[in-house]
Amino acid sequence: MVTNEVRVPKQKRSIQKYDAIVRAGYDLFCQQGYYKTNTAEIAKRAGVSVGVVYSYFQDKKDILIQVIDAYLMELEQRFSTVLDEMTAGQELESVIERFAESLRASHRMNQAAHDEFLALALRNEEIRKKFDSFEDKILQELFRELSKRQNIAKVHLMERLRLSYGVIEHLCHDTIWASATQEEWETAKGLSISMISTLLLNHT
Amino acid sequence: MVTNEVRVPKQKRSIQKYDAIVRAGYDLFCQQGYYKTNTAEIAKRAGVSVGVVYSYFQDKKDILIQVIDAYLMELEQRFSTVLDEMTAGQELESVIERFAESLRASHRMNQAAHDEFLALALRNEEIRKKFDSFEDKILQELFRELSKRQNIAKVHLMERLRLSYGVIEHLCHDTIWASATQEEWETAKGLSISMISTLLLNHT
Amino acid sequence: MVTNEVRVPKQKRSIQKYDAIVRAGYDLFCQQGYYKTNTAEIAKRAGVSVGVVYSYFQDKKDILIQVIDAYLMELEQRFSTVLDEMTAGQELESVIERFAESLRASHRMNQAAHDEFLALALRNEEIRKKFDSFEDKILQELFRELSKRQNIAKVHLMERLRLSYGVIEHLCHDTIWASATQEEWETAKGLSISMISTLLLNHT
Amino acid sequence: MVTNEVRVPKQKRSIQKYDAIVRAGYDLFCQQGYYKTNTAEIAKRAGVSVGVVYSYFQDKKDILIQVIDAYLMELEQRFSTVLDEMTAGQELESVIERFAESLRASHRMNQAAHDEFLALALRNEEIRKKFDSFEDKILQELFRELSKRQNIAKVHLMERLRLSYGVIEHLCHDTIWASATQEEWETAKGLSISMISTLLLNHT
DNA sequence: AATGAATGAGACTTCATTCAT
DNA sequence: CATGAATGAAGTCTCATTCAT
Repeated sequence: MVTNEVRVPKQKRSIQKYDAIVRAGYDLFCQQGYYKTNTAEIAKRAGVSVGVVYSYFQDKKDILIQVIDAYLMELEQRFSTVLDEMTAGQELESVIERFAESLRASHRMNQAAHDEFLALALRNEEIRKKFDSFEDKILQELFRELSKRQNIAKVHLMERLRLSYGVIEHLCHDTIWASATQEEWETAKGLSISMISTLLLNHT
Repeated sequence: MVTNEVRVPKQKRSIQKYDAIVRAGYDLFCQQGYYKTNTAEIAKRAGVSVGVVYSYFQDKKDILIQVIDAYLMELEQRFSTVLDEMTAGQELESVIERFAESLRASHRMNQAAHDEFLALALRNEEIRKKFDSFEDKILQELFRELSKRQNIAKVHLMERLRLSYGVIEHLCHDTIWASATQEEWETAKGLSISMISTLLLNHT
Repeated sequence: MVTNEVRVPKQKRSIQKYDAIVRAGYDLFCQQGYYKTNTAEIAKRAGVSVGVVYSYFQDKKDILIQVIDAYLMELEQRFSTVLDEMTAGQELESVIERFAESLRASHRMNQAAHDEFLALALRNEEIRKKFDSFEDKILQELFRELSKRQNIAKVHLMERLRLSYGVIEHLCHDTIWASATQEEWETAKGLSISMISTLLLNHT
Repeated sequence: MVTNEVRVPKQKRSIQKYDAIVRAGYDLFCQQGYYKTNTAEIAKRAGVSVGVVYSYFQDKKDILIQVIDAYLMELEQRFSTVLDEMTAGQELESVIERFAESLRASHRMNQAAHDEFLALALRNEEIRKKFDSFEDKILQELFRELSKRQNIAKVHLMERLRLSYGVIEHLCHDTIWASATQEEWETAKGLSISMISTLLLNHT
């Protein structure tokens, strides 16, 4: 039985190629979708031959998986930055706003990716798990951070966070989608933030 | 350019076939996705020959368009029912709950469809427009209905509604995606409803 | 999951195509071997498009299997004819000779096929079984026929037949392989026949 | 035409590598067949780089040729041993038996090789010649040895030997093939030996 | 001399679409 | 009008061979 050996890039030049392929895959999947992108295109755009692609990746789906990994890693980094900047005394509203702006910036670049990958997640356990565990991770970090604060509603906090995350996601998704004006964005953002504040704050 | 004549079904038997094809397409696209479904399969499931498929539909994408139309029409019907049942004096909370339950029922059946179609919408102006105008239609009906009420916040009402719709969508999507328990659903629903209430009600 | 449906040819024209493909496969496998023949060649030689090949056959190996089936069926027919002509009183020597001549005629046409298929049988359970059960069938028929006779050695008759079969096989193979002259063939045949006679006859 | 310089190994380390490659090729061709073995595998198994393989061998087929050479050389050695042990007074039956046992031992290890190579011989003059001259050599040695004896049939002795060789070959091939029991083997062997004795002995 | 990454032709297979019957 | 056999472009993947390092 032939074991499709996949080279693990270690040398600098190898890593460059590997990354170029992931990058090319990412770009093309966003532009045209997964199914309308063929391996030859990816190779060409990455500036390598088809053979090289298949020496680093098992098959086309494997490229997709790696692309999604890279995408989620980047997203995670963005959130981490926001979390790191969160200081103790900071107003909740401003935290939420920072998140919203950060996700919006990310989505602006990656709307296509996000939706395409999400749909693919539907048919693929492996991809779905990646998305799920990504959301969990983000929410848990937020949970840890916010549960320290006094004015936060502790009952069902995780559920509250999940909903909040959903609101922000939808906010970014929707306003980009509909190519909203700056004013519409501000309005929607303001409403969302106050909605989330109400949800997360302790009203005793 | 040759315009492939596509028959418009008028006779009873023709309509039956047309519908069977759309139905078959819908089922298969949900189960396997658009790209993994081939026209022969659709024809077989619809109980017709491939030739017949191509006499009613321009090409494979055309089937998809019609399938999405049918899907959105069904969805619209569900909402209409809820809107029709909305009486003047009904509590806002209970209206929202009815919507949430209705959408959830719909999503439970159609999660796959919804996500698949949404991703396809990304690459296709025509499909995207259908989704947009569907949401607009629903929101406008709601707007018309709710703006009559006294206790509703009139400022940015449309934006408020859009956000509310987003919250409910996300709620349903998330709880189905994550195959939540009944209890988790109830909690999330309760939180969402109170959040939306706050958003929509006039706090003077 | 897509079930590769393979059309079963029933109509006359379909059967013609099916047969043409098997014939083309047979010819090319003999000329160039299985691995050096590609599906496009087979299609071309059969006068059909590649698609047609894949509508009648699961994959390339499937063509091989059918080719072997056809080959063995033809071989069986040859032997049946000889068996049918075997009359009660016929001398054993002349029976053996008839078999040898028949197998030689067959090998002369099919030497390449025989050897190629035999080697493939080695790596493929399915093909091996076909060859084994073919030999069994032939030997059992012979067994049935010969065990009626009085002058035949009954002890280990099956083993004796198997060896005899081997001798004849090797005889044909060798004389064709080495492109022997008619005289060499006659000599070898004579020796083989007397050897087999000694093996099969009862020496009391 | 560019003649790819192929190094002829002379140094001790070079010879070791050369042999390792032939050995690896032999093993893999036996296990998987020639066409399912690729050069990278051979290199890996031999513990050398692909480049080294191509510095000792013109191409993949060249490896095959050398592997077959090695195989035949080994086979020849086995027979030589048997021939050397053949003393003047030894019974013919026991000589035959020694041969049969020796070939059987060899086949047990090399069935796969033998059949694979034989089939490849079909398409390749060079390989075919190797096999032919191998058989000739063996038979001639036997001829020289046996023609000294008195009780041996001298008429068509070479043809008789060739047939005998065939019987033994088939015996070994068949009983291995069918994974026969020891008892079956003994029976078949006994019958074969007596058949060959009859063929080779002078019955005046 | 040795390495093994890179190349790219070519193999197998699928399937949207057409069209003769 | 209906059928479904036929087409063949296009996609995925492999691997013998080369060559820069």
